[in-house]
Amino acid sequence: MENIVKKKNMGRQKIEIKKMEKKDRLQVTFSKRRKGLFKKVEEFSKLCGGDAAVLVRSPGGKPFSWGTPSVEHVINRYIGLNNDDAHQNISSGSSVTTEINGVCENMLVGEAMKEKEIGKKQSFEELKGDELFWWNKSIDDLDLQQLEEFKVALERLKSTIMARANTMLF
Amino acid sequence: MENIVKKKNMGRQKIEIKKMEKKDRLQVTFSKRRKGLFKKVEEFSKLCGGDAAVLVRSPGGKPFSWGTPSVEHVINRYIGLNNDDAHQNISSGSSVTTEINGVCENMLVGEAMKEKEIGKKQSFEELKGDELFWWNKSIDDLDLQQLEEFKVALERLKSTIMARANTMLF
DNA sequence: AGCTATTCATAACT
DNA sequence: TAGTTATGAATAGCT
Repeated sequence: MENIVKKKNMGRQKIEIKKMEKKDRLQVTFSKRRKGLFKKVEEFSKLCGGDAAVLVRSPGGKPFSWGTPSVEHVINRYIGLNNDDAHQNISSGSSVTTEINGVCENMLVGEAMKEKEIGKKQSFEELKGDELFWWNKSIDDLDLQQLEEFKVALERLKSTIMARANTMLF
Repeated sequence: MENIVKKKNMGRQKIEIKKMEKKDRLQVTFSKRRKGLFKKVEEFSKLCGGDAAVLVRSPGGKPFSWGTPSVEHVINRYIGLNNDDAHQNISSGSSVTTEINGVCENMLVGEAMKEKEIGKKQSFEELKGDELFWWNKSIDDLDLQQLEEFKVALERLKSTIMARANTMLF
């Protein structure tokens, strides 16, 4: 009776945390760890009850992300938009923050529309960065109605910025 | 001889991934998991050699983040700014992307300055969201020179947007 | 794309 | 609040 059992493999091995040299290994590691990382973020957000997002790039430069309620939402909140309680420390003696935020809020009008397109999914995996914010979208795909809305949004953005710029002159 | 050894504790126990009910537990779990999560992202970025960022909020709503080379850099790249290769799939028949990006690139002039202030740190832990982008900063702290630069940046932003808006009229 | 031994993360406890 | 430990979870190397 053979009592020496040959191990099927070596199990997880300790590796040095540095840029992986072997390209094939890199792709596999990226996929595995990305999956684990996104899962960790999701667990984190559920356990701690808050919004959270993670943004990474594949070795090929392809952007991957996950966020709840959405990547954009988390980024917008983080930047300081659409989030009243984020401004509690702003000096009340200046109206800059409010005005500037007004500008930026104009930039967000496309989110609701895009989310409708994407559906209920909160994962934006494999969504190209270009598609994340409306002002990066090509107008080639827009019909006349959408083009008009795009123009109006830009006009509002322009107006707010002009008002701000004029204020700065005094 | 007592051969029954009392365990010092139960070790890690399986928990359900849902919003934690006990507030004291929540704070501890948040701290521990945030540490682990940020470490994972750091390892990920080092192994896979790319930029990466993670944004979360504490139960109290306080923003925490980590990113390399910086949170802003990753967000900017993700949004599609300062990243030429992010636009490889944009139709060459339209100049919208370039122009709109031109606008947004103007918004990034403050990053270098801020990084100088912060120093070599790549971790933006506990940085308020308000401070992440220059247009959210209060002008109260700016001297005349900085105020002038701020005005110029806003003027450039305005001009680019006006040009874009005019283009949309035809 | 799966398996498994092993390392790593962390829930409960101190 | 910080440190310990037993156990759950992630994953490196293999198939």
